[in-house]
Amino acid sequence: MAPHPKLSRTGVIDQAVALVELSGYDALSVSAVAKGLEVAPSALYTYCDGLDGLRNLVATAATNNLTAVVRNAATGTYGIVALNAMGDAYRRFAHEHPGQFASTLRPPPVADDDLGTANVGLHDTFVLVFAAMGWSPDRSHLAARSTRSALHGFLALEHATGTTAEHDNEFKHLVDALIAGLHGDA
Amino acid sequence: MAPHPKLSRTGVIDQAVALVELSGYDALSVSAVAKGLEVAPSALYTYCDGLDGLRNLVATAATNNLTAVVRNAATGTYGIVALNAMGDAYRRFAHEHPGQFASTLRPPPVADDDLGTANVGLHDTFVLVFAAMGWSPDRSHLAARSTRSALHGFLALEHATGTTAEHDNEFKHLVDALIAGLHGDA
DNA sequence: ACCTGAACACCGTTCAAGT
DNA sequence: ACCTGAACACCGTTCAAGT
Repeated sequence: MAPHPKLSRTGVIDQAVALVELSGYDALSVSAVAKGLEVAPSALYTYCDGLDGLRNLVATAATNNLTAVVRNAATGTYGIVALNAMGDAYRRFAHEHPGQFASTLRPPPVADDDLGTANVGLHDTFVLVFAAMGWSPDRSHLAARSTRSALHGFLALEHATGTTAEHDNEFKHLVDALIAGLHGDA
Repeated sequence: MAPHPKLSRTGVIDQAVALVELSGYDALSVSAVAKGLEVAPSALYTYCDGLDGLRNLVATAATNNLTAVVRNAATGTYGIVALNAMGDAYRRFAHEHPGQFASTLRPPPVADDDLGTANVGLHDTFVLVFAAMGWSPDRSHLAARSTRSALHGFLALEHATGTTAEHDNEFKHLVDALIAGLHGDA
């Protein structure tokens, strides 16, 4: 009777992300997602490869969401202004979506291609800004990797130790130092 | 008959770290540690507060181990040489002890004081280097936090995406840019 | 094709019972 | 005091059975 199946891949993803958003990354489980969708846990195995598959789906979605936010923050700007805006957007995403943030850079034993593609997408978002400054592809790549690393590390530290709003000075210091350092290296 | 109990706090810690060292952070469980110690899982509850307590113990031990390695790498040197040595030691620790590295900055819902103290110890190790350059306490603190953040972020990215040895250039670029940037900001 | 439900081998945690 | 073992409520995963 039903014109299409009860479940769908996107439905599973949405529910998984919503769960992580509400209850944190550690709450992600096959059972909890199934309960949210009002199906038996085993029903999910048609749409993802178990718990690891679920984690890949969430990590991929979260990385893509982060990329969108960071990219959007930079549109219409360039150079140092763009980098500061992207840094702020990155940090805001980590604060507002701690579950999604925690899902990134925590891949299952075998990460799928979609997650790899998502990471490339985020990386390229930074590369574009440096390339727009006239930097070589190689230098842009190095700068992009350094920037993502520094931003992620600061936010991971902030996330792990709890607090958020009191570290505005520290964050600004890191971003300023990084930008200055990237400019200086020839 | 037994002069002292079958278990001990340090014995539990050692077994937990050994497990993480051998099988990765995700293999850490009450059952696995108990099996390694040849006791019933419930016996561990005398020495730690369940799985979360186990995670705190491992994170604390790993952070202290990391601190020792980083501090040791810097002894006898100072300034840029010290910072490069500490960065290399940090990265080597992450590569050689991925399980321990993964345990850091991934605290249970309620982290205990020992883990906080361990994090302060690592932070202070960096602070000392900057203070030895004649930098103010405030500037040393900011520089230390930026440095730990950047190092951790790079290694988290490296750890998540798998490979290691091929990123020597990227790592050097980050450390160089960071050091240059930290020097430039007044 | 898609989902249910039983089955299995695991978890973490509590607690009465033993020594 | 310290550990065992039973008990409980959960997991993830597989698979036969239904529709």
